[in-house]
Amino acid sequence: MQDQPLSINSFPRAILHIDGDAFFASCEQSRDPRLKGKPVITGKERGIAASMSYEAKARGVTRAMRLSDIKKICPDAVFLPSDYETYSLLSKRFYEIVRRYTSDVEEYSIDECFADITGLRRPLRMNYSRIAGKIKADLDAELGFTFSAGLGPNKTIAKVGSKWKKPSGLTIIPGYSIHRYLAKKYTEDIWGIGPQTSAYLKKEKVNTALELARKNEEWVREKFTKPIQETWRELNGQFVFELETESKESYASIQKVRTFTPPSRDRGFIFSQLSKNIENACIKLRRYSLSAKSGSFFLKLQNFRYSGIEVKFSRLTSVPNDIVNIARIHFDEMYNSRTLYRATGVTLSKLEEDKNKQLDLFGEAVRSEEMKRLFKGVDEVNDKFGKHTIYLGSSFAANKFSQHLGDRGDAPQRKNLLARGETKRKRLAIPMFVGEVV
DNA sequence: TCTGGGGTCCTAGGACCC
DNA sequence: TCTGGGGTCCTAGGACCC
Repeated sequence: MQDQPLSINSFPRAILHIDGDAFFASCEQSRDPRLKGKPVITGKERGIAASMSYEAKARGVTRAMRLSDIKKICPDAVFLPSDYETYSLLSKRFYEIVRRYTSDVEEYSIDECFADITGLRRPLRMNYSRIAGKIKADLDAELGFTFSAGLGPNKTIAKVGSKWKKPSGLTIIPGYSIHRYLAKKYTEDIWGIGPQTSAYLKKEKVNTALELARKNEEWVREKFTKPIQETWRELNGQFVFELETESKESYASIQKVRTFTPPSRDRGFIFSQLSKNIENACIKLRRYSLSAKSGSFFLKLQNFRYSGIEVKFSRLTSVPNDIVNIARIHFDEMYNSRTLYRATGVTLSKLEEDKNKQLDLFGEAVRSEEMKRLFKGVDEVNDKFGKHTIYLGSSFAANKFSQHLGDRGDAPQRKNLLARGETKRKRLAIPMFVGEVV
């Protein structure tokens, strides 16, 4: 194949993608400098590695590796439970630093963002490469760990860049050199191309990303739907995927799933797990002032299949008791006492903002408003004293279980993140029985 | 990635209507 | 009772992302 540029105009748009290196582990090292240079692994509460520092990676630790196996290859590993409050806090600082350069920032995930720096060369008196380098340098210095960045004419190519060299890489890919990078990438390494598409491409004798980019448009239109067609255009240097710079105010659905080990067939225990998931989903609903009109409940079997049901609610609600009671009615439609289950989950959908809620002031809606006020109070107490200080009686068994495991997921913030003058409070947990048949 | 948790978007196909 | 054509809305499920 001839070596030919895919695009002449190098940066019609200058899109930067930035990715925190080993983000969770790095946050831990940044907060506690004594951990620097050590193999740090998060995910202790689940017994498998969620994120590991580069020191740990160098020793052969990989994602989802069991802690018992890690100890064998890396006896001095430091295991920590995930602490999302800290990670979110550092994530916010990460976005803030990038926003000093441009407001066109998409908060793509807790450890990644896109920034559109098109047109900043003149005002900043620097070329794009220098600007990208400056942003990265600010992040590294102010957050105390490194970031990898990629600059390209669109999001897809910027992502190729940020993955190109890790950790602490900065890769600039102008339009005229896209093809050199794509020649060295398999299709499945490209953002938006997953295992299914890549397997299909292999059958079509398309292996590298460059081979895909070189296919003609009719071929791509004929074989693929919109998402891959758009990715194909980006591989060819076009700007297709806009940045979503509006911060997320709402959700289309909210899901809560929890796996428990060992698996269980105990009806009461499994139901309480589901109840706790419902409670958590409702906390999130209320935080965003949303109510749900429908939902699905499901149990995850040992073989990873699901057994579930979908229910349309008779009215919008964000009150867990309502939903727990609905789940209770339908529970036996998905539960079988002879089957072992490993997880439960709930998805709330058809979400609407609370102001749209109908105001029929007779009957149930009144009670519902009262419940809403009650749970507003519950939210306040839980904010103050730690999540699940007050919780539904139906979740009792699940809460006991997680305490027994030493789960820190629900614990209040760790001490060095507390505001000045604040002290750590002793945890107390109060089950609450409101209008429930337990 | 022998399997954790939380999302989004897209398309095909059915229901229903004129 | 039979037979067209066309539009909209909704849902389920697939695929993908971190």
